[in-house]
Amino acid sequence: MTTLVREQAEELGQRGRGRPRDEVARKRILEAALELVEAQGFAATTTDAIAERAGASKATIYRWWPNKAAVLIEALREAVAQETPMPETGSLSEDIRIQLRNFVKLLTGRRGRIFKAFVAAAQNDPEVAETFRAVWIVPRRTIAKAALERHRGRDLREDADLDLLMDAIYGPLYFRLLAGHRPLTEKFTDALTEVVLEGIRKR
Amino acid sequence: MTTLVREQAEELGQRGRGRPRDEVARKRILEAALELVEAQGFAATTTDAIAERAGASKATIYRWWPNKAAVLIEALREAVAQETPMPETGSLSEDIRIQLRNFVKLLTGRRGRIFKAFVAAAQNDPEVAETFRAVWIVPRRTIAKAALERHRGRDLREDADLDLLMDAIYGPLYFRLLAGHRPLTEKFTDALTEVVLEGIRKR
Amino acid sequence: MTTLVREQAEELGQRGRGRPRDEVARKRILEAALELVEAQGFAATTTDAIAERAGASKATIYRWWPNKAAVLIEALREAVAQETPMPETGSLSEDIRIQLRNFVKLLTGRRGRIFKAFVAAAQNDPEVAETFRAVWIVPRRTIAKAALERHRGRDLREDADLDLLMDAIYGPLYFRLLAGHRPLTEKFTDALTEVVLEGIRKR
Amino acid sequence: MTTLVREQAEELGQRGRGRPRDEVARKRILEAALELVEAQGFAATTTDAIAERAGASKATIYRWWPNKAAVLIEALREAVAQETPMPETGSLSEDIRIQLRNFVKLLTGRRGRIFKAFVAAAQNDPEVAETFRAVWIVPRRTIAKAALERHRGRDLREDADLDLLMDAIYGPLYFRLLAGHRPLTEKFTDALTEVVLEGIRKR
DNA sequence: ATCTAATCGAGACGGTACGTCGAGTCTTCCC
DNA sequence: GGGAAGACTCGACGTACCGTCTCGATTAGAT
Repeated sequence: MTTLVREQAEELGQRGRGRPRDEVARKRILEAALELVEAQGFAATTTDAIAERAGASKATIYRWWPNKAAVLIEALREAVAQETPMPETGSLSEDIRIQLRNFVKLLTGRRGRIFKAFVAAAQNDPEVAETFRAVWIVPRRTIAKAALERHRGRDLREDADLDLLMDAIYGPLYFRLLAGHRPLTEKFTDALTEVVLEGIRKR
Repeated sequence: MTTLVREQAEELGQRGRGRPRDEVARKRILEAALELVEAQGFAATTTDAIAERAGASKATIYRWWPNKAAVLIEALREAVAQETPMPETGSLSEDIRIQLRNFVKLLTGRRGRIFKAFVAAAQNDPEVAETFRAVWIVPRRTIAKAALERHRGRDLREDADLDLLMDAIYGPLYFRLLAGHRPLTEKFTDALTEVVLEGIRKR
Repeated sequence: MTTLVREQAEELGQRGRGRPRDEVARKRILEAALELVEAQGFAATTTDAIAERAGASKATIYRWWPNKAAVLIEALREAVAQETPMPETGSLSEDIRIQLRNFVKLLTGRRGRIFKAFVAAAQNDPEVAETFRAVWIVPRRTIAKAALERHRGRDLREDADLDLLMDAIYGPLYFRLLAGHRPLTEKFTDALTEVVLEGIRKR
Repeated sequence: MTTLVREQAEELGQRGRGRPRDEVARKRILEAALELVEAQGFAATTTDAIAERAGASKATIYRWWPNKAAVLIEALREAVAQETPMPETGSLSEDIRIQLRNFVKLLTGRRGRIFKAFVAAAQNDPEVAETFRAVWIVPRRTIAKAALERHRGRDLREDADLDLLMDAIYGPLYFRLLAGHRPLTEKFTDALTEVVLEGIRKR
C-alpha cells in the first residue's frame, strides 16, 4: 500500500518537495467509499461514484491506491480501527458472551454490509483476501486469543485449542451473516456460546 | 426461471409446437459454466467464454437465462443435485464425523471454488443469495437435521436445538473456506466435531 | 428465383407429390413485406416482422426466397406489374408529359417509399441492384423508348439519343425523390419536360 | 452534433478544464470510417472495425457520436469540405461542362462509393438524409447557382429557373450512379450538357 | 383407405454487430 | 508536485436481426 510508505516517510519528517497530500480529500474518499459499499455493496460501488461523492477526481484515487479494492480495504480499516476491544470481566463465559454480542451488533448494524462485501470480494481477488485477513481477521483473533489465554488452566482446559475455539464461535456468526438462512440474533449468540463453552470448559 | 415453466409444461404433455429446446446445448452450457467458474471464479467467467466453450451462441444463453448469474446458479443446482446424502451408522458422533468429512472433501476439492464464488456473488445479488439458500443450504440442512433427529433422546439431548447445531458445525467450515486464515483439514473437522458434540451430547 | 422454376413446372402440369405451395401464404407474405417497407423502409423491415404480419413462419419465407432482399424484390415486382403503360396521343410532348405525370404520381404516392428503399438497398447489395434494374428500370425504359421511337424523324431529331433522353427526364425525378432537397411537383415535371424537349426537338 | 457545441466553446476561449479531446484520434476515426465505407459500403462498415483501424476504442467513438451513421456523416463532411469550386471561364457551356466533368470524376472515383452509400443510408435514416442535404447537396447547388446567375440575360434566358436547371444536369448523373443501368462517362456528360443547354440557352 | 412426400407455423439455434458501462490510465490546466 | 476535470483503451455486457434448423401438424397425390 502506497499509503504506508508515505505515512512512514511523513513520520520521519521527510516531506517531499511539492504540495503535500490533501488529507481532507483522503478522508472524503474513504468516507464516500464506505457509504457507497454500505448502500450498494462492493461490486455496485464504482470508482466514478466514489470520486463524485467525495468531490475528488479519479486520478487522485488511483494516485494513492492501486485499485478499487484497496480503497475499500483502507476504508474498512479506518472504520474498524476504533472497535471495542476484548472485555475482561474475569469470567470466561462472560468474556465470550460480551465479545460475541458486541460482534453481532457490529455485523447486524450499518457496517455489516461491508463485511459481507469484503468476504465476497475476497473470493475473487487474492489481494483483498490477504488484506482482509491481515486487517480484520487476524488482529481480532490475536487479541481474543490473548484474552482467553488468561483463562487457560482455570475455566479453560489446559490443552484447549484456541484457534479451533475461535472458529467455533466466530464461524457460525459469519455463516449466518453470509448465508442468511436464519437471522443473527442475540439469542442465537448466547446459545452458541453455551454449547461451545460446554465443549471447551474445564471440568 | 424460464426452465421451470417449460419443464412443468412438458410434464403436462403440452410440448409446444416449435423446435424444442436443445437439451444437449443446455447441458453443454451449464457444464462449460461450471468448469469456467471452477477455473477462474465467478467474475472472470464471461458469457462469451461460456458460449464459445459450449459451442453455443450467446443468444441461446440469453434466451434461457436472464443474465450470467442465472446460468451459474442453474449450473450449481445441477452439479449439486447428486451429492452424497447423510450417512446413517447408528452412532451420532460417527454420523456427524462422516458427514463433515464428506463435506470438507467437497469444499476443498475441485468444486470448492464454486461455493466460494457463489457465496461471493450472493452478497452482491439478492437473487443469487435466495437461490443459493434454496438450492444448497436449506436442502442439506433439512436432510441433516432429519438424520440427527433420530438421535434425539438417545445420544442427543432432548431439548437440543438442531438449527443451532447445524450452524455450529457447518459455520466454522464455511468460515475457514471463505476467510482462508487457516486450512480446512480433516484434523480440524474431527476436533470441531468433538467440541460441538461435547456441548450437545446427552449426559 | 425458385418460384420461377416452380411456376414453370406447374404450368407444365408436373405437380409434385407432396402438399403444394400455399399461394395464399405467398400473397400474404408479399403484401406484408410491401406494407412494412412502405411504413418503415428497407432496413427496418425484419423477416420476423414480415412473418408475423403475414401469419407465416420464417421457414416458409426462406424456403421460397433466398434472403430478405429477394422477398422485397418480388413484392416490388408484383406491386409494379399493373402499372400504366406508355400513353400514345400522337404528340411527342403530350406523350412525355403524361408519362412523367403518371410516374411522379407513383413516386410521390404510397409506393414512393418502396422505390427509395430499393435504390438504397441496391447500393449495398449487387443482387438487389441487378434485380431492380431488370424488374423496374429496364422494362420501363424499353417501353418508353419504343414509344418515343415512333416520333423519330418527326417531332424528334433523326439522331436523337433515346438513352440520354430517358436519363435526362427520369434522372431529375429520381434525384428529387431521393435527395429530397425540393418537392417533386407536377409543375416541376412539366417545366422539366419543356426544357428537355426544347433540347431534343426537331427544328 | 456534440462536436459543434465544443467547437463553438473553443472559439469562445472556454476550453474546459479536463483533458481535451484527442483531435488526432478524431481524425483517425473519421479517416478510418471513410476508408471502410469506400471499401465495403455503409452497412458492412462496423464500429468495431472503425475503432480497430483508427487505433481507437469503441467507447471513444460513442462518446462523440451517437451512432455509426453520425460518424460516417461527419466523415463525409470532412471529405467533402475541400472540393473544387465552380469554374468561371466566361462561357456558360464551358462552365457547365467543366463543372460536370469534375463532378463525374468525383463520383466515379474512389469517393463515388461514399455517395452511393450515403444516398442509400439517407433513405433509412431521416437524420442522415437531412445532413446529406445540408452538407453536400445544398452547398454545391448554392455555389453553382451563383456561378450560373452571372450568365443570366447573356447566354442564359432572362427567366431561366436555376433550380430546375440544377436538377436537370445533376439528376441524370446521380441517376446513372445509383441505378447503374448505364456507365457514367464523359461522353454522356457532354451530350447531356448540350441537350440541357439547348433547352435553356438564350436565343 | 392408407401411405408418402412436401408444406406449413412455431420457434430454437449459431453468428455477428450494436451500443453501454466500468476499471484503470493519461493529459490538460490550476493552485 | 498535487488535484479536479474529463478523455482515453480495454473488454464484458445484454440486445437485435439474419438465415438455418427441427419439431409436430397438414395436405394432397400415389398405392
